Amino acid sequence: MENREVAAVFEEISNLMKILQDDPKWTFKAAAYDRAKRSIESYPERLEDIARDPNRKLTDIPGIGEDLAKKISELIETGQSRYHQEQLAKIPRSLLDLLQLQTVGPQKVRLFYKELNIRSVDELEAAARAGRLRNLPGMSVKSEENILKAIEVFRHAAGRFRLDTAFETAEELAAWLCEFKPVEQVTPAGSLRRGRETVGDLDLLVTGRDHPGTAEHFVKFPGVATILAKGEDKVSVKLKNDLQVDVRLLDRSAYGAALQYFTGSKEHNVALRDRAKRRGWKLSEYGLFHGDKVLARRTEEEIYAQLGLPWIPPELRENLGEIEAAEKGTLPKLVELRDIRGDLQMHTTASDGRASIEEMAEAAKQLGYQYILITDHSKAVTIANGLDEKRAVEHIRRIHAARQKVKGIEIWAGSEVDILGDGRLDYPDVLLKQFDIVLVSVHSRMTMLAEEMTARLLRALENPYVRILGHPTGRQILKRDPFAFDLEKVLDAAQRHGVILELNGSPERLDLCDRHVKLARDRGMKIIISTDAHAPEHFKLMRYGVTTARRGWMEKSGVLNTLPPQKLLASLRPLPR
DNA sequence: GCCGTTTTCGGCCCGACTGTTTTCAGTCG
Repeated sequence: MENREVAAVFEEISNLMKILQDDPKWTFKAAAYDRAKRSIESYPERLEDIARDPNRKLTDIPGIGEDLAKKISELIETGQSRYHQEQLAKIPRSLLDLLQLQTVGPQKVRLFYKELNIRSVDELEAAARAGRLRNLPGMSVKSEENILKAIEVFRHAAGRFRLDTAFETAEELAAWLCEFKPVEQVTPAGSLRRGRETVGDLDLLVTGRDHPGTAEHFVKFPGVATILAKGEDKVSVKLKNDLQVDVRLLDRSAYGAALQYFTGSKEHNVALRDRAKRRGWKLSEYGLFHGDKVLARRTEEEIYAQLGLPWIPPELRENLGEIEAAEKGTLPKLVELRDIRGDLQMHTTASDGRASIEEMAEAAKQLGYQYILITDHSKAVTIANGLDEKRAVEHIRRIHAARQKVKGIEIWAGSEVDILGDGRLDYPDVLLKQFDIVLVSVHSRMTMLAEEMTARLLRALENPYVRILGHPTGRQILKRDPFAFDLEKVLDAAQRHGVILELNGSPERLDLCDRHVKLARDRGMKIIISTDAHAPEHFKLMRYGVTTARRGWMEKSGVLNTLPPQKLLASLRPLPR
């Protein structure tokens, strides 16, 4: 059992406790489960490995005591926790879905269940529409409206998965499939290959010598919940996390055609088929044909070439001008992961990170990075243990000291300074000037009116020490919409002041999004791509940031953290003298 | 349920915001 599966069980237990409130100490127990969940989720080693090692103890993991260690062992051995199942049996399972709704927490869920016997999102929606919620204590017409809005957001998100979930699941499945010897090649296609921020289902293309055997092997994958279809060329399953996976068993000779077809997008493929048709040909998942004659099908390159086009990177295949660009020979040469030379947003134990400055620096160095920018939170973000002025000064000193300990990488002192409600910054200029690079971002009051938010951002950008605007829209994928503001005006101001926009590569944000990256690119603006790492293993999330930049047509020259350190510093907004 | 120690129990992150209040409860991060 993977760490995140254990974490998911603990999270559910915590939620169940908050709803049930059976135990007099439920708040603290639930908090303990929450802590354990977070701890496990980001724990760098596999719990299974620790459990198996006689010299190690699960209780050495922070937040795990005797009891939770036992529950983890039970989960690893049996795949279940009796305690979890007992709690789960006390309420309808669909009640937990309500927690996904914004403005609805465990207390409200409890209230709706106890008072109105509401057991699911559907029932809650019906009750809200019938005006039955407004009479409950603490509820009104307004809160009823908010719940309907939240349900709309929820339905929109349902059935889609974050890019990292899809990516990691695909990796696990590919590894599983490759354990079956006759399998030769496994390639994820679909929106995952195109790098979309969310993925509806996984398409895996498999070549090999024994299709029926491969199908048999595949459905034995431990994560499979139900088998939806099992035919000669295609197997569909639903995984326990609800993700649907379609495995297509292919003939090697037509692999390129299938890869092209199943990568999509639909719009891109329609345009390509149209192009083939105008030449009197036919393009399908089986190849490019002139009558019965095969023109191309072995590789994607051959198919595109036959259609008079260079190969088009999957990230661009949305029929948003890439075919025209390919035709004219003006396709961008997209930025690549290996171009990245440093990471410019990360947190340490000083605020809410899990590793020290030195540990982060060492890990970055291992990746071949030439520089990092340490950006712990400022004091307004109390929950993240943001640094007040005194601690910030001390922290800068520690960062300078770290340079003596970890050589061979530039360690820059920065901060993720909060943009306060009125657009002022959380630190005074006299402190800001002591940082090498100041990054600013919004973490509070995200529901203000667009006009107010725009003014807030514009005011923040005016501060001469501000050089990077972090996660500019504040969105969280499948969770929270971008806050309302006038993007054009903010881009104008950033461009005027020389403030660089961050593409936050954390897969829960990807902010700027692909469309906004394109917008910035088309205006000739540069970006930086960061991971917002809270632990060394988060550096690998850079791949999602780069993918999103590629979807925004970004070239290496548009991404400043592809530059060597001195050139990067010279490209940022000049500091006041 | 964890943790630390004033060592086997008592305290547990906490401030901002929203929407409901008329002094507060619930949610969020």
